[in-house]
Amino acid sequence: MLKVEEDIKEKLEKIYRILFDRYGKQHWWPVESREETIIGAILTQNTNWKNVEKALVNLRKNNLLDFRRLHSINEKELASLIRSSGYYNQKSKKIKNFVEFLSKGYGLDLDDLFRLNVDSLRTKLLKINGIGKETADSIILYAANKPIFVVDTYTKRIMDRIGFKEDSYDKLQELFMKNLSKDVEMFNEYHALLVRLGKEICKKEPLCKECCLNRLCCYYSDRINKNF
DNA sequence: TACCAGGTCCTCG
DNA sequence: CGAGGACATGGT
Repeated sequence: MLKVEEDIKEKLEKIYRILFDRYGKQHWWPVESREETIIGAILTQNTNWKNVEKALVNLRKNNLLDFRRLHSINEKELASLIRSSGYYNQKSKKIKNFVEFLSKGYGLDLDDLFRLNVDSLRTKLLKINGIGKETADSIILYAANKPIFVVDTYTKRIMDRIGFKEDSYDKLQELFMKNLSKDVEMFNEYHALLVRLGKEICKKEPLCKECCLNRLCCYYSDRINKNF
């Protein structure tokens, strides 16, 4: 392997190690079922998880964390139950789209769908209107338990600042997938740790002095050099 | 009050 | 393609 690639691999592993040592296990995606994970993945699009939880409570109360039941409820009624998660009309439609897809191709059976390999599963999910790359990847990693690296705005911002400036979702994802072992648990934890860091430290206005990654971050070095 | 949060789709150039 | 707008609530 080329030396440069070796460096990338080491750096990505180092970042993970430092984050894990600093924050520990994150207990990411605190839900009970694959159904809930999938619905949560849609509901959390550009939305605070707290708002999503309220919606999930509503759905659970109505036994609607179940695709068979979701299939029979009407879109308007579903929208009213997930109101707290924002964009509720769109999200209601998106959930129905997923359920419709699952019904048509797989008789509402997740096991059937998840038998596909990662690539074909991703391709199929992306054809559903309302399921974009991050949502598809979240479903694959957190519901299907298959190894894929989830990229989100935190991931982009953090990696951008550290010095891995990839210009697209797929390239950034490739960076992780090519250089790390395809380990579901680790991908899960890595993503969760990046989100933790993004929320608490690497915000729009970053708190670089408190950041456990600042010694290996380009953005931080630049600021130091400018005598910030 | 204004801004932000675990995106995606559509439209236009 | 890529930028820009629409979608919407709840918390600070």
